[in-house]
Amino acid sequence: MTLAQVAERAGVSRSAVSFVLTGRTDQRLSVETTERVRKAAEELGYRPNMTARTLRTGRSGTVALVSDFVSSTSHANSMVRGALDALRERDTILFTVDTQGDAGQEKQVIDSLLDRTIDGVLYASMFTRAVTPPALLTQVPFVLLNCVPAVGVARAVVPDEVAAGRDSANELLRFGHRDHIWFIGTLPPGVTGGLSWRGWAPLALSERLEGIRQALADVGAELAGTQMVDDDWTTEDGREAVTRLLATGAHPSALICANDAVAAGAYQALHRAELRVPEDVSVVAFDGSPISRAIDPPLTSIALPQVELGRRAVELLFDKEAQPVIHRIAMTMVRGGSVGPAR
Amino acid sequence: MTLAQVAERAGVSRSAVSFVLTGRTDQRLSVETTERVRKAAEELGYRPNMTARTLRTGRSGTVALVSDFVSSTSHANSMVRGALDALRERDTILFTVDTQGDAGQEKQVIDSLLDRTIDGVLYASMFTRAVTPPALLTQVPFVLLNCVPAVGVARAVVPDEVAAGRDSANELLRFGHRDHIWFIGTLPPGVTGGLSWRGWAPLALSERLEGIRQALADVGAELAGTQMVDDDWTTEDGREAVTRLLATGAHPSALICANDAVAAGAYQALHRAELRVPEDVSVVAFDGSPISRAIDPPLTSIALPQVELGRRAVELLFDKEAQPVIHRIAMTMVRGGSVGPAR
DNA sequence: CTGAAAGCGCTTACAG
DNA sequence: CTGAAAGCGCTTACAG
Repeated sequence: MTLAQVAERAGVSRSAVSFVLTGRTDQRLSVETTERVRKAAEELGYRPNMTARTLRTGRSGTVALVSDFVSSTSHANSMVRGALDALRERDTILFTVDTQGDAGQEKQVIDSLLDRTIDGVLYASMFTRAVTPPALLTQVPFVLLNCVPAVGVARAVVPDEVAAGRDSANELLRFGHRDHIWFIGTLPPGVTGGLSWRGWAPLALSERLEGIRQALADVGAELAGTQMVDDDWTTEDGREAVTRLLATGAHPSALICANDAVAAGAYQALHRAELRVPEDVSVVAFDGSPISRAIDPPLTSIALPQVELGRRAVELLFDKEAQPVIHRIAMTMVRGGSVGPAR
Repeated sequence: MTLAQVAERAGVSRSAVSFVLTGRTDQRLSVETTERVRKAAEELGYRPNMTARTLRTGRSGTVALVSDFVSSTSHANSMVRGALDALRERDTILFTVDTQGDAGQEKQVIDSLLDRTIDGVLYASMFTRAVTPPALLTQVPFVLLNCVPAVGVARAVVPDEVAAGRDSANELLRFGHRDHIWFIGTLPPGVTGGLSWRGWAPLALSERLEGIRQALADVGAELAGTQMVDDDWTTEDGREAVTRLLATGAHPSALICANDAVAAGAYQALHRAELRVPEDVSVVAFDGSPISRAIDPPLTSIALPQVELGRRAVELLFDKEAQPVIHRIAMTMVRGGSVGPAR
């Protein structure tokens, strides 16, 4: 079913059909002709061949999401959901590729995408960090999703981690906690990103800590201390870190955990020490993952705005006026039962 | 950078370049010519335009994953990971679209994909169920991923849920449980799929139950009973179901939960009734999601083979000889500390 | 062994 | 207002 067949059926030239179907009005086709073309196209169930159109116009109605692990790991991939929603409104479809953080794979994948005439790229990271986008990317419009440029400027969308840090501390302050608040989940000196992603310094960590310190400083307080984890912010990490903390004789009134999995581990360590949440120790964390709903009591967690990140990134990609600046999306606190009054 | 430029630089015809670059040997080009073309292509950094090639050959090196929620929800999307791995080996890239289970969106999306000359489709479901693939799909090779055809036959890959059911029961039998094993997570009569997906009868439920019953029957036993949930196999569902069960005066020695989230809720209900896992009650579940690691003790859970499902689906898609049959992939038990000896 | 030519299905200046 | 023609970048029978 080609445009030529539609033209034949309508008794007009191929040009005329093309003009009608692409909505060009500068040719002032007669209403009657326009109608005849429309009718013929519909009767034949004609759909334009996008490959041919792309070859001719250089536009494909196709965007790619290039990420480290986003589409293959849990949770983070709600970004894909937001992106797909926004793309559907623009009649555009999405290539998805994960590079596992491997530069060689990344180059190969981007080459392969460029060969296919894509209209733009969302360059995404599983967690918030600074990245150096590959040089190839400059051949096409792109937006950084959940990451910021390590050097220079670029259009980027990230969660507002500093504000989230402030919110976490303010929630505890509101319940009367103040001088015995610990942060669980800093990284060992020289390690910036856990076992699986050494060197990928998560902005989430530094910015959340900064926000926490800001909020505490506002009331003349400071963190009682921070507790390191060895690994990747897992449940085991959280359990070990809090076990170690309690072994030092510390008496935390509240814990701010780097993420939900660490908080789940904190629950376990507290439980083993016969400390109750929230009666003895309050806990807040970040992520808003399914884990926050699966532990008892449900965790007060500041949720990553995954869907909104994906959506905004697409909007920026299509916005011709968009400046190369970093957009920060608010994180929302989802309250559970893990925060109670300070003793 | 086009093929014509390579031809000019090498001093040969465009045909010759095409033959060399596509690896056609039936033309018996001289070694010297072949070499000259290779060198010219490399020096110019030539990469073929896939759009032009697709227009000419009708093949695009592109596959689409069409699903309800797979790429936008947690956990299930590890299927994407498996698919991407297998596709990379075949130099093929992946379109991802989620239809939210809406037939209108699905039709629109498949039309849009067909317009782009895709080589095949993976038609996927978030959870294992029977589907009626849209008629449009027959225009292109396809494989059902995590679902089976409601009528007729098709190439399909699903987890071996019956075997998983048997494994769950056998694990409990091994620890001496027998006559007080309950299943948590059946659906109310007439409801087949929870609030969000009414009517999407999950095969997971019926097949896991069947496996459980088989294994128990093998030793002359049967389930003590089943407990319904109202909703979508959430933590709240599990908590309520087990609370209700205990209120009846039942004394389960072990629970088999429909999934990890339900098990997390079961833990909570048991804990509130001052019953310990596994000393008082053993628990096993299905999924192998991050939740199974976040609860205490870690849950013995039979993991969905997500990555393997995705990988196998791609292999079937590219296998010209593949018959329209259902392939079942083994689920693997990941042992936690939630199963102990029967009292 | 090589090269000129047709054609995949479109869009778009350009001439009428 | 309309139509013939060129061309996007390839592949591939076909003639030499």
